[in-house]
Amino acid sequence: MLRAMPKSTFDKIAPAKRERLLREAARLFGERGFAGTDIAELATRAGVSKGSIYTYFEGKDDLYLFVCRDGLARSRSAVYEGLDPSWDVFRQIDHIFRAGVAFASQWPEYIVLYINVASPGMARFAESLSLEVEGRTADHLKQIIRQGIDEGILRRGLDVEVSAFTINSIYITVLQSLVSPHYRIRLRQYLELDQTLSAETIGTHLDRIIHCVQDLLRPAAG
Amino acid sequence: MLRAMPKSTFDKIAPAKRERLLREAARLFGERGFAGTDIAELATRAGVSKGSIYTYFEGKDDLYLFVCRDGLARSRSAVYEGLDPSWDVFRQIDHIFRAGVAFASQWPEYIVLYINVASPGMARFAESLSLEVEGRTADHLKQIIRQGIDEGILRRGLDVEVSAFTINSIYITVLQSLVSPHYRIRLRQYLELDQTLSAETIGTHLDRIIHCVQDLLRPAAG
Amino acid sequence: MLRAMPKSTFDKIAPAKRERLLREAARLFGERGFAGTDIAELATRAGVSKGSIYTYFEGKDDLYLFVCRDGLARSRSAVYEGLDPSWDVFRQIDHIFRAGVAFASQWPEYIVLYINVASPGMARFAESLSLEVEGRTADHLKQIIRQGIDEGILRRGLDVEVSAFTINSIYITVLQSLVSPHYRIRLRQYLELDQTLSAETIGTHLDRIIHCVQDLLRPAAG
Amino acid sequence: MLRAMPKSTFDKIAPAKRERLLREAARLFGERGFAGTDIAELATRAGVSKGSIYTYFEGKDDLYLFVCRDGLARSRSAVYEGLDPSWDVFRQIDHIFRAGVAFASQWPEYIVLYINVASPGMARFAESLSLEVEGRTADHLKQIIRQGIDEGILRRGLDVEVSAFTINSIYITVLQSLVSPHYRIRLRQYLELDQTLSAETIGTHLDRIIHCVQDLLRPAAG
DNA sequence: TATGAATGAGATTTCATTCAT
DNA sequence: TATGAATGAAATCTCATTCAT
Repeated sequence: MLRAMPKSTFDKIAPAKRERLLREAARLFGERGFAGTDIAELATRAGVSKGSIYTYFEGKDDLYLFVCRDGLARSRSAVYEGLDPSWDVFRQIDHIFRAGVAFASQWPEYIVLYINVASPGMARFAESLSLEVEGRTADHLKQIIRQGIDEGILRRGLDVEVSAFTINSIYITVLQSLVSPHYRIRLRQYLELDQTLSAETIGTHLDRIIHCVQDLLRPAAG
Repeated sequence: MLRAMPKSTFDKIAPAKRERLLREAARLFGERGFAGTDIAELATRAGVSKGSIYTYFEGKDDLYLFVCRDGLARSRSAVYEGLDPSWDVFRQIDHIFRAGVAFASQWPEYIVLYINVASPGMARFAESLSLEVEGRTADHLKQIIRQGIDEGILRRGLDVEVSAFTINSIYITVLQSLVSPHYRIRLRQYLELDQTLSAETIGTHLDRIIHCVQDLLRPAAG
Repeated sequence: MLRAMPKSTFDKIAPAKRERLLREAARLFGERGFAGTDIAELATRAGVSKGSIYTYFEGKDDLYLFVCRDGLARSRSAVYEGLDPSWDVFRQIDHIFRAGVAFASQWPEYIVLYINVASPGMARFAESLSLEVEGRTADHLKQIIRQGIDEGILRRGLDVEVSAFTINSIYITVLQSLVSPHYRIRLRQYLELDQTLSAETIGTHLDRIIHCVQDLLRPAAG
Repeated sequence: MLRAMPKSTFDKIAPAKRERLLREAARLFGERGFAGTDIAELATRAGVSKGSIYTYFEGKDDLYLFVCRDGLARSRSAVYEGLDPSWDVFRQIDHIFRAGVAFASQWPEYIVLYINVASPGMARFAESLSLEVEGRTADHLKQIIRQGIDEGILRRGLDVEVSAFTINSIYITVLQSLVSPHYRIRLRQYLELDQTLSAETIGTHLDRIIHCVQDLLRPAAG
């Protein structure tokens, strides 16, 4: 049964120990996937015993679900906490992409978990996780687009829902490009980049991508 | 070792047997993921013996790689074979999205394999597969966009590479929405749909999405 | 090491706590067997901490042995305390069977412990427990049979030891029929009973069984 | 799920290998009980790999159930195959006890399994096994008793069902005395025997027990 | 004395792969 | 070439017991 909540024991342990376990779990689940992750190895890496993990969580499923939830909450706050609701659409979108990329660069494991959830064999986690993940982002995007239209800074007649979907699709794909070998190769091929993808390169190309997304919404084409 | 090619014996077996094995393999790898797929079950479903699979392929890795390659080739031809290069950008994009959705509806397992490849733990397959998958699509998209600009039917000053990347991101995300529980939930939340996602509903919404993609490129906003 | 006696601390705790622990232990060991009983679950059910159990007893073995001893003592006093040594054999046997059945109905867990002890894997407890359990009963049965023969109310030439053994075998089997699924099914098949085994049904059939046992000893067949 | 039947694979292996596995399984389950038996150790002792056991049986439950069934069938045929239905009750009972004791001496592990089944924690096996085990014996005993009454060689007015139950209780208890440490101690105490229980001793005492059982049924007390 | 978090040996079961037939 | 029984490494999870608080 998916409890999605650790046992009470987990709340009580030292924060550093807690954090280390969560980080290592996210890293391993990210690197190897759910099925490929070995609880024994996680225990070793996190500096706890196998048994302890089972005092914190009901089982592997429960742990995985918690780590995903935790990671998604971290990514959400990384993006939304620095966001000022009084900004206009363009600035908010700019912020979302930049904060997202910054988060993905610093904590790639959590973005990888997002890909994981969409993976086959993860169907049993999908319902539980997806609703809470996507709901807020979808609502926020649609809201700022509507506001932009009302303010006259966005194209009249814009399809709000589809535009939000589109922007988020690009957002997701960009973040995945930073953490998944497959998406990285894909990005390189589209943008005709050489092997390495340095921080500066990313910055430059991110400007282009954000610009393109904003053009999507602008009333008159540049 | 990734041979990426079946042993010669696989070429010699009856085409129906070959096809059945590939279909069932794609289905199982799709449903359960690479790690979750059991060769014994595949053998049973495909009506061959476990031993035979090992006479056709070097091992599970080799089989998986072949099935992915095969699936990606199928998806490519499903989309590009009916495409007339003399069509303008808009019609070509319209065709790509519709043919892609049609293919995903009929052979969802192959789209799922695409998600699989981007998954963590699949890194060792990524390099080998990604280059050939994405290369052609990227080149074709960039080419038609450039042509559209030259013909004056697309916005002047369009960022060709980024636009191609963007369109493909939307394309991928739409197809994933048809086959992955997570992406399906996400689509429902963005488009504010109820539970079911019937063929007709998809048709309607696909129109909106294609429209949005085309607007992205159009010189003057609708 | 089998100490067979709890640590001194166990004597000092509140009688209600003591009793509750013993009852729950008997119940669990009965339901699940020695190997199947989880000390953590016992602790929870008995309202004490796991640690406490280890301050009362040396370990699981020690606890088990004590619980068995305690249960066997309870069953012995339930049967023998109400027994008047001045009664004749027939009345004493009648009393033993009825008191035994009454005890088994009220405290089935203790009878189950008896079956447990005879079980394989319990060999290391057998010697220690069996001697004290069976010794007294055997001696008492043999004594009343001898007395009955002397008084001329039992068959002359009766094989005293074997008769005692026989009677006790029937006694044990009857009690087991009340508490073990297997023996219950067996009883139903011999007595041609339907599913349920109500208190009244048992009463009726108990009369028949006691009668049969007494006939075994009687000088002239009915 | 309790299949109670081995996978088809098990039927096909070499009889000697089959027999060795069944013998060792009965022995181990007997010595240690169900929970105490380690599949890995069984595999080693039986000279097969752990994996093979799982190709023969669904799991430990399935194996246990099969071994019990097999053992019960062996014990039944050991007793009933040499029995001539034209014999009178006394001779048939004599045969049953002697054949039972002979079987228990040669194949103690199978009698131990019988005790096992009655053990707590084995409830899930009880229904499935008990019916088939006890049904036949019960019917046969009742039938020969009825016949004896009709022939006038048994007491008129005998309680057929209870007598059959009684005789079987004694039978079971005698066999258990040969294989279970607890029942062995009990037997020694009732019959006032010293430590060892040699074949001859058993023979002598078996005579006494059979005699006692027969007296139970006889029309006039000896 | 009481607690319950921590431990890790050990149990069951799975499954990719081999190989004799 | 085809088969499927055999293998054993490896993975998840349990649980008696310890020990710091």
